[in-house]
Amino acid sequence: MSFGENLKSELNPEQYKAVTTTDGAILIIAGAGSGKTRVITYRIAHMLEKGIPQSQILALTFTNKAAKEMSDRIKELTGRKLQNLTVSTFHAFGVRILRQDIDKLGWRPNFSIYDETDRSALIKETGRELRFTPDALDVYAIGNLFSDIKTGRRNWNGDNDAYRELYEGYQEGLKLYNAVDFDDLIVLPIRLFKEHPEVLQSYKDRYKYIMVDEFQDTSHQQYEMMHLLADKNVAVVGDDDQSIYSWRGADYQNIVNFEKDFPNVTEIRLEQNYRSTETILAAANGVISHNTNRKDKSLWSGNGNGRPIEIYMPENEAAEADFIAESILGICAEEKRKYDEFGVLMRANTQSRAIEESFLENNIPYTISGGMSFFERKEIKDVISYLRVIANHDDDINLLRIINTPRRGIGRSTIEALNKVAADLSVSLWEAMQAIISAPEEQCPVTEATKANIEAFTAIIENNKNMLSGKGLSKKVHALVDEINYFDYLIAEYPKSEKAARFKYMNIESLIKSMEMWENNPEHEDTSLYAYLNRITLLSRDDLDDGEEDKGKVNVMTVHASKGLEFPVVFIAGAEEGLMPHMRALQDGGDVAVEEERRLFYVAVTRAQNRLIISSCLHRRRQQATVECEPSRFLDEIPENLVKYHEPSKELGAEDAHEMLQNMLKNFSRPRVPKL
DNA sequence: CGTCTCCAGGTTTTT
DNA sequence: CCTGGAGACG
Repeated sequence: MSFGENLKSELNPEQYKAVTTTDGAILIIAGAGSGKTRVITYRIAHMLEKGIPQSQILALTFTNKAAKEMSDRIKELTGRKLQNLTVSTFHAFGVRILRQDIDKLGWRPNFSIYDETDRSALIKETGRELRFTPDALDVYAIGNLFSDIKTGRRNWNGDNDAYRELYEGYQEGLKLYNAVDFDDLIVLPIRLFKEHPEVLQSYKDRYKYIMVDEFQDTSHQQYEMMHLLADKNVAVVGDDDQSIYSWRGADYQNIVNFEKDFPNVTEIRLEQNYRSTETILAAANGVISHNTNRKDKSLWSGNGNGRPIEIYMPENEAAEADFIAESILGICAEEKRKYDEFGVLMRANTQSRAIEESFLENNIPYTISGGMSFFERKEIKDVISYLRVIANHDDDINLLRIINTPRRGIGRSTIEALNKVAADLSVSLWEAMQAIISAPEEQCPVTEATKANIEAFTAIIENNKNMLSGKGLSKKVHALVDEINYFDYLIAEYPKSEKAARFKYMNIESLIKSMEMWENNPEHEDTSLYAYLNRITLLSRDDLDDGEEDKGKVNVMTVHASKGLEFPVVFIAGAEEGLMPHMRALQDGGDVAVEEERRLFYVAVTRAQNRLIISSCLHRRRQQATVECEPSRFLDEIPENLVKYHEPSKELGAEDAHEMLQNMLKNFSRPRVPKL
């Protein structure tokens, strides 16, 4: 049976219209659980069946996970190989554009992509050169400021003007090191399109059908990128009630812009919810109706009432965690459910600690997304830094990370000398090293011994340039790790714990293993070092742990990470004032911020299919002190008749605490093997 | 001049 | 636990 024979019977009338309206500008308002993914994938499959070439279709998403899921499902539906269909995240699409034409903007195509850690390092580095006093440098806040400036969310004014010079230095640094930051991946393609209309035209000639998922989370830049590319056939799918990324520049007002910018927009609303019980949906509607300034919609479901929403008020976060663990065990037995049918949602990653403790104690398998990701681990970053420098010698930030790791006698003063040469000649550190190596002895600013150390380092990089071409990347990386004796370095670094050193070495082996799997995957045609580096910088936390490994495990995650997912049973932990809504958000956001926090709570509630269990602690440890907590204001917004309160149960004895902690530490930060 | 040791602090959400 | 910085030591 081929796709499309029975479209009408497989879809409701609105869905059918959304799938079959392929021409013109279309705005699809898709409420939570209304079968959005189904509509998008059917829509593309339908276009392909109609004979539209794959190459003319561009689908933009926010996460790699969403992109992958989308193409997998289209493949399944159509039974075709997808060779020319572009399903990509905005950022990955930006990278593709830049690799092609960034030379027109003055970068070279082997540019590095800087993540937040690299950005902070560059800010610190630039600040040092410009002699900013260290305590005036809150690199975290300044990084955010720079991001806001670059994307037009903030302007220079009396308050932040002091950082203007630093910003310019930062930008010069990026260019000198042949690097771009995350914002550049959107901002630079726009610049390219505007300054070089012929480049834009080539993309417009190719892509005739554009689709954007999670449209409520587009930033102004992303919108502009889409607007520049889009001719007339453009479909955007979103839900203003689920806009939860405004702190990253998302603005659901883009929905309004869309209606203005594209004439004759066809608006389609998907309001039938296939996911949740009436009770859960009524609770969600009750909460979200407190927001002003939203597109009015009425979600309905034909799924029956189901159980009331359960609210429990445990003494503290340990009791909360035990309650969740025990409830899971109980429900598993009672309703014959498997562990992977549960989702435990929280506002902040720090909440996971208590929950993990209790799950370990109760032998409940779980996967956790969030916290430190695999690629943020020091040992992984070290290896990757080598690869980046091999790919782009001028990448000073990554070069500085590894120049003396493992120790090779290049310390502070040598680096200072290198910096001086680099500044005098206006070149990167790599060039400065070349200059020093070839300088005659009497003009050399460093001793012969130091010079030898520098040469030893550059030799490693030169010797591994064979990674840039040919096959067998993972083998070559393995050889590099051996060459630099990284394992010995780890042993020396962690003298107290050989176990820690071994653990870290195992992480590196996992990295190499995943690299091997990646290069052996026949779907990946380009297995060059460049392709690999592209791939991993844009991976996000939740792209890592998918697949078989997580089968049969309880899903613990932040509410942000849960968007787009659903679980038969959902726990929301920490529904307290100060956490949900979060006090940081309240401090610097006012009413607008409360509305976003409310949407976040709405997202959490609408993840649940059958049962929703919410807990709100009476006390919670915050940093060193235990503070008293009040239930979240959002709980009061759930219609009372839908709710059942639990009696508080007795607190668990404290004598197990020690053992619990030991258990936890033993299993703390297990390696998560990335799947590429 | 580089390395080792001791101490402080840990950021809401993340492409 | 884990990282980065300051200051002492070889």
